[in-house]
Amino acid sequence: MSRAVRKHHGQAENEETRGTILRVAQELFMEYGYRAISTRQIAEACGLTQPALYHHFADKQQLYAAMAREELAKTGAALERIVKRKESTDERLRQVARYLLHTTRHDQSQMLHDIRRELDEETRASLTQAFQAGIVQPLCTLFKEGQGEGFLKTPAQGGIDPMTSLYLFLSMVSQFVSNRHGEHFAAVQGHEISATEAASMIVQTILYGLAR
Amino acid sequence: MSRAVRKHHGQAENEETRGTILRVAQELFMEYGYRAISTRQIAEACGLTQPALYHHFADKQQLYAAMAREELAKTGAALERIVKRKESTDERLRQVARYLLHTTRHDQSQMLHDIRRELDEETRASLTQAFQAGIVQPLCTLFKEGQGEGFLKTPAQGGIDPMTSLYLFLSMVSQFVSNRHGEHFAAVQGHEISATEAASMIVQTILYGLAR
DNA sequence: CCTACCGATCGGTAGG
DNA sequence: CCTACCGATCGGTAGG
Repeated sequence: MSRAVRKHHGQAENEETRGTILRVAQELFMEYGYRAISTRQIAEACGLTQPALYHHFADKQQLYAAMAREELAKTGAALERIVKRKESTDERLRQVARYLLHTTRHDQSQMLHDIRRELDEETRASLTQAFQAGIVQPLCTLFKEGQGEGFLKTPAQGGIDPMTSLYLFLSMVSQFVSNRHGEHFAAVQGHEISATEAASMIVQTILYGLAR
Repeated sequence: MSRAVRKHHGQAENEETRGTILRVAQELFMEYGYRAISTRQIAEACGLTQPALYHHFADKQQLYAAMAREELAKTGAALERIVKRKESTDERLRQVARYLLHTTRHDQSQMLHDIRRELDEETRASLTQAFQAGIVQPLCTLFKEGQGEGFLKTPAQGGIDPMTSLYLFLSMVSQFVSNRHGEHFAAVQGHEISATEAASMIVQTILYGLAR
């Protein structure tokens, strides 16, 4: 019985350490990128030695992949929740933008860069699929619905296809994220705005444009 | 005389080698980023040994900085030429987008990432200024003119300030660049479009939006 | 989960 | 412009 308790306790600690590593890896990898962060930096921030990481993950790439999958799943769940709501397309777009702006302390485009350029074929394929499922699919649904309702222009009406629309939308969001200072975003020089205001600017611009 | 000729010859060769290094560094750094490219890779692609680079540039960072300055000056000259033309704002915007799409084989955002995260304070400040002068200033003029003419909405009219406008515009261009395959750009799945078509899509979207 | 250590590669220097 | 080499750091392994 004492053995069983101790064993159970050991497993819980194991799980906890694994969770700590993932959390720390997420903060560092997302902020600085795959290549810029060493396994020793991650270990130190966890209060571990570097070889201890290899008890929990096969190698650096697998650690990155596990972190990215968790992150994408979390974002994906949130986006699906928003997209399912019974509100207007532009309101849901604003909510998506606001969510991405103040939860992802990282840049979406940094993760895409790492997936495309730093990982081997197999891991890349797996994470590309997770990105499609978590981010692209919910947003694609939203833009398709908008076109179906007649709120957004279809390509035949001089608009653009849902897939390209969503990537342009994401790139605008990333632009604000990479110019963020703390909790606020740079707008005009010297003037800072909140995530909610930034989300409104992005959605206003992509929906109605800059022209009069 | 023979000495003078030889000396002159030697200097010319020196300049040529320096030019080769800059050209090779531009292709590699712009495609893969500062950190991903080693000084040995650059030297090898030039047909040199790695220590030979240090005859032409003080260190890796200075090599990157020289390359980036040249690149920004070239882009800046082109953008200024376009902005000065006596054509409509939207036509000039299209020309700017087309120029950026098919001359820069790299991502503008990759250079910004390197400037912000891989270089020390002094180099970063210098290149940030070069970026402002070469890219931001000409585009800011264009957007300001558009607002002055009444073609673009001013912030008071529900539009956004020229500086934010230009960054959003650049992020849309970068989005297409990072999804480029060879000479063409991904649009709808399986359908590829030219730089000219991509430029039109970007400008159409940022000016008039996706809504009907 | 640790100590100790590996081979590879990095940016950069010495000396000619 | 080369050969030879430096110290630092990388991802990862051995062995307990």
